[in-house]
Amino acid sequence: MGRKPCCDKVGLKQGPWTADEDNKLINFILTNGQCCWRAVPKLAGLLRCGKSCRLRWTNYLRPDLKRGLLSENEEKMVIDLHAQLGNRWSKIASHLPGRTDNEIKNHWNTHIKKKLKKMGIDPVTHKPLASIENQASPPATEKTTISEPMDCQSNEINEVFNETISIQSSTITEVAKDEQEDGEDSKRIVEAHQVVDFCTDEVPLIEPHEILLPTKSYILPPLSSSCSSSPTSSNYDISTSNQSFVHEEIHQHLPNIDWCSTSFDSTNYNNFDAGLWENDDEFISNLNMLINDQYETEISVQNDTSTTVATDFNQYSRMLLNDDFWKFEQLL
DNA sequence: AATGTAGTCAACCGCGAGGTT
DNA sequence: CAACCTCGCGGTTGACTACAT
Repeated sequence: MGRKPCCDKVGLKQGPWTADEDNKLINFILTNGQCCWRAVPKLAGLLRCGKSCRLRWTNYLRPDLKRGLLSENEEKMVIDLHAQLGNRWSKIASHLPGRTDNEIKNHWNTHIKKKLKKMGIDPVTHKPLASIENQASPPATEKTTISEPMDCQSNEINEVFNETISIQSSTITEVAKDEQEDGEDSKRIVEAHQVVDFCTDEVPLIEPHEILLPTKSYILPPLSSSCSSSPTSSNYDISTSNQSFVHEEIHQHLPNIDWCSTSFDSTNYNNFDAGLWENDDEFISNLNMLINDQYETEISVQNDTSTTVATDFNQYSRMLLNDDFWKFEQLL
């Protein structure tokens, strides 16, 4: 990407991570848990700086990550929290379990900003654009008045604004008040939203035995599937595939998981004979096998034809580390 | 079919906070 | 208390893809 390296060390790799690198990092953290990031690349045998490893893990490889687009509720929460917290993405992310600051930031810049503008709301101030234009110099400390929109010349905009703000108003008012009082914004927001607090800097280090892994009840999701937001996912329609292996019981325990499923020919490893691991050794072994090189994977698709898919490392790592892949059952 | 443009998102950089020496 | 180190955050970049012309 044409920039000078973030660290002085020469010979460190930059750019997209390969599946092999992912594998090394995963294996290392599975074995040792998270520790001093500076030491990680050396110990894991990676030619990366610690910063890069941390970023890759926290934004992509972490087992508790959700993938895919933000839901409507999540989006509302982001708008809500942004109105109060501004561009404090990590704070915002801490209220959306499984979402990273980077992901939210990207989503904000690419989706939400536009949506708000389309609705006539300034994404920075969260006020109607029309009224902002009519203000010579909008006051900087307007957060506490968000629940009470300013005079608007356009009733239409006002309506849209009110509609949007009504979602937020009680929370924001309360939060803003609280923040002014004692600065404990996040605490109050959590109370207001009644969500589980999840702040990455408060999460304890993950020990290997605490990492959730799929068990034999589940089959590895396909290279790309309907639950993935990846642009490559359109190749498959898994809706008619065998879904019986998805345990109803687990559905009850984990109702929010958007389960992926597909049918695989498990007669050879080229066809994803994966996900049926008896123990973690087998899992690691499969993981190594899966991301060791480039495979051609034949997957049955809806119309009874077969599509041969060449999977490169990045694609594979995405699939492997897709949300559903991890969050099933704890290995004992 | 070729080219241009816009959108998306993983990854990078610089900086500041907080801890340690 | 200063210097140093490590980590995390927010802004930005650029590769890749999808869509338009």
